[in-house]
Amino acid sequence: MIRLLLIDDHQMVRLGLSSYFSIQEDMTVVGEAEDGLQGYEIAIKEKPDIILMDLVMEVMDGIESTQKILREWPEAKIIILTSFIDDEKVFPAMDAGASGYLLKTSSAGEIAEAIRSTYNGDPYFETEVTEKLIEHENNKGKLILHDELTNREKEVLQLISQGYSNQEIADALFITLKTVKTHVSNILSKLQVEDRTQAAIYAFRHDLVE
Amino acid sequence: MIRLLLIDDHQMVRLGLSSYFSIQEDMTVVGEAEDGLQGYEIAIKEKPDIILMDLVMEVMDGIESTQKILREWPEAKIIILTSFIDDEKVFPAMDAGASGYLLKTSSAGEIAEAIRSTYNGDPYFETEVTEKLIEHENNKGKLILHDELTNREKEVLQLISQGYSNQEIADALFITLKTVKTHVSNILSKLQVEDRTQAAIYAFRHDLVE
DNA sequence: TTTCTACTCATACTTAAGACTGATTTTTCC
DNA sequence: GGAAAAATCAGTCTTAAGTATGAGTAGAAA
Repeated sequence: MIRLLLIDDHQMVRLGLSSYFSIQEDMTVVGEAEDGLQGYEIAIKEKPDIILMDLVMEVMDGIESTQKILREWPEAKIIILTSFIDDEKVFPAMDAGASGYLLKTSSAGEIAEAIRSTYNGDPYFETEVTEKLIEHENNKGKLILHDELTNREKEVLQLISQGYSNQEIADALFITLKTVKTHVSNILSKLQVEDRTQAAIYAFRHDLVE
Repeated sequence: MIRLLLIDDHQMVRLGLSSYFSIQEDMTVVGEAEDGLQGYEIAIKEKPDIILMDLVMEVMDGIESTQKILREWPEAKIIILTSFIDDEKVFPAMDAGASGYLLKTSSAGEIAEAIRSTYNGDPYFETEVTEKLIEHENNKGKLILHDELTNREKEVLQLISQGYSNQEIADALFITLKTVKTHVSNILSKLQVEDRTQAAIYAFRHDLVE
């Protein structure tokens, strides 16, 4: 019997899952939680075989909860069950040590299969997630332009992206205009752009602002 | 007996809802669909009392489906049941003619209440949605700076936001550098910013790019 | 018909931006 | 302790950016 813990802030999803598992002969739900903190507490107490974890939750999100559970109980098998696939979710979840990643658009059968597979020590990932991970791995070697920026240059880029002029930057950082110009030139060169506007656009497109 | 149609691409949510409604004596589920198009077809055929509609779906999303259903059957009562509240979802849904707006974090009881309320001709909206609608109404009068831009100026702003220099804009639009400068000056003045970088930032912050 | 707006182009002027070169000081790292 | 990187400042030079002002044309609206 596979003992399951459901952590999801949508009552309807928990209800759907538990009513589905209730007709599966080899599975039973031993706990439900509506946020990551509650989920963590039940996980430590109940030691379920598999934890189904949502990511977006109040109080404590799924990533943090996953980390917290695994820190205390490293053998835990946690399957992320969430709505969307985006880089900001998938990679942190993987880094946190999740054993699986499923989309909520998955059918009941797929979810059951993922649970059985993970229970038998076989991690289960959505095809799209696998592709993302491979792509991410391929990008590991590639250099990201703005990683080359020094701390000071990053500060200056921030101010450029907020519409500051060179003189305003100089005043804000208590340095001379000349120094700001040097920084700006270096930034443009490192980001391979031609002017401060393109630098600001780069910052926005790469989510470096604020 | 309130006859319900569930339209949601998450099987688990449909399962949760239908298993909850199965224990409600005054409700029954007469149909389920996993995308907006399917939902539309069933809606027209079954004419349910209340339609619970998700927004994010493949094939046809909830907004489009809502419009399509109401165009053909204006008396339909459609309650949006979705994960997030954001302006790009709430207002189009309201414009489409939804009779209610609920969050998936709502409890089963709240959902049932919303259904009964809507069934009795009383639209039901999540508190946060109501607040958004009021705020939106209050902003109706306020002028939005970039609404003042002419079509040509909007084109120029687009190119500025893509990092084009004035000369490049001139070449792209087959006009002289002088004319571009005129446009740029007018844009800066209308957006109340000081230079093209701030204009590009304005465009990014107001989601005008691409 | 006339008025108004959008779009176009031009001249002249001012200045901030950016490139290039070179230099000093501090910090970091081996 | 010494090499390397980061941060600072300066001088010079070129040009793109932006302002101000004026003006012509076409089309829409009144």
